[in-house]
Amino acid sequence: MLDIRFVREHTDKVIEALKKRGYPADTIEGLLSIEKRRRELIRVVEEEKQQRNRLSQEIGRLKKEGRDASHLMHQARMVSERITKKDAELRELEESAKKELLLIPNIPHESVPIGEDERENVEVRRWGDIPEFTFEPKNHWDVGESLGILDFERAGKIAGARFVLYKAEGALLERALINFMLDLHTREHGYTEVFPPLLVNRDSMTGTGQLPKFEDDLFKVEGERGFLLIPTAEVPVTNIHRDEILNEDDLPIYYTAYTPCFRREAGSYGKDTRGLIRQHQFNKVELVKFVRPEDSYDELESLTVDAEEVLKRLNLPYRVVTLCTGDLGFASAKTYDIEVWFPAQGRYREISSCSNFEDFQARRAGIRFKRKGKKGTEFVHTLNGSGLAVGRTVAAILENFQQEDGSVIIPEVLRPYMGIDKINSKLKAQN
RNA sequence: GGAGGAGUGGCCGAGUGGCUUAAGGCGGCGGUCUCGAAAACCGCUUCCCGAGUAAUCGGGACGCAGGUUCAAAUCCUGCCUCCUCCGCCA
Repeated sequence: MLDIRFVREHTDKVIEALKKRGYPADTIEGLLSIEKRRRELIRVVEEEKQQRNRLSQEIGRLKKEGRDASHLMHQARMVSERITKKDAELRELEESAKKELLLIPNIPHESVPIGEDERENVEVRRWGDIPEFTFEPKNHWDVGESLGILDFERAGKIAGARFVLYKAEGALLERALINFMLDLHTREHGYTEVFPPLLVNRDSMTGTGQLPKFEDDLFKVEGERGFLLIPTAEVPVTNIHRDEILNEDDLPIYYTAYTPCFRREAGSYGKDTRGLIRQHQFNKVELVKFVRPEDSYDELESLTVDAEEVLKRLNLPYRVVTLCTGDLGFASAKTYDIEVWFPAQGRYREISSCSNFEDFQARRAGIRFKRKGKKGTEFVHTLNGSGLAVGRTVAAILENFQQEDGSVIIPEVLRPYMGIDKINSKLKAQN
């Protein structure tokens, strides 16, 4: 959420920034006219409240002295009635201003390249050697199915399309990756592990920006409580500190969380219909930071490096791209995508998305901090990134480390977690 | 699911309609004292909104949402959360 004061004081800047995202500017004008009426009404209603307070005080004094106050009481009732009416009007204005404000995306950072869509994202670096194959590399789902470690057919029977059943070494690989990632981030990168609720309320979804705009992307649980399944651990973990005032000394706060994630994937029919890339349920290890505003861009760099380190240790080739203004997520001011190499597709594909939201989420969620020796509060900056999406990491391992005989070599760092160095058909699970 | 009890500033805690401008304490910050520290003493210390360059002024917030009243932390209704006991349960 943008600061309404910033919007009215720097209107041109806001409109220009949003234009870069392809966001229509006319809603800003509507918002500002509501805001203008809101402030006028506040002035009027507060004057009347002051009058009511004075009258009430006077009534109290007269009554204590045992004198008649009915004349003043009548007068006060009239004022109160006016206040009730205007307060309701004011509440309506505030609600519609908030409603508009919640739908306006964040302003891109000045370093973000201007562009329309993902074709104009800018590559910033590459790491690792793209593997050369003496045979035609197979898709990860073919590798997985013939090893008997991924079963899409039965998952379809159990749940439906876009689900997978991991079996034997497949399930083991998934679990090993989760543990490896969490261990790396907690032991070497200084993150605190948390395991949050997977169902959240609407306030939490609004705090991080999924609501009200992206309701269609979310799974809902039937019932009067209105729970929503998390599409990412970003939601529950960022909301850990919702409506809190932190001390400057508490910052920065780093959390890492493994959670399953649930996404409707509405509107992506026909995209990645096979394989692990786009599932309704997938595992992810997430990194979340709460930092001081002046540190947030350095923190974005180190967050991205922390996520990249997972791929380096797994020896998976990747590149990092800066998302252009047109491809930037709703809440983000700047995002780096990390893309891992998929040999069968012959291209890099997203495996992590690392974003600085500046104070956009903090303002929605009321996450503030107090500076030492200073009055008042400021919003923290929040960041998060995948470190990494686990299913896609499995897919990348299966594709990059597949052998001609159909087996898959396990990256060395995972061997202590798995107790094997290779998945091959001899170990193939029972069918 | 049933029966009770409770939610007040960073924390503890007083407050049953107007002497509350939310007491008092703890913690924190600054000062006096001291070689330095502790102790003691003095002062400052919730947040949000509006107006103002500012000092400041005004309004609002006592779990949340309504209501009664000239006036609500206080009374009424609904909801949420936590605690205790009973029942059920991985």
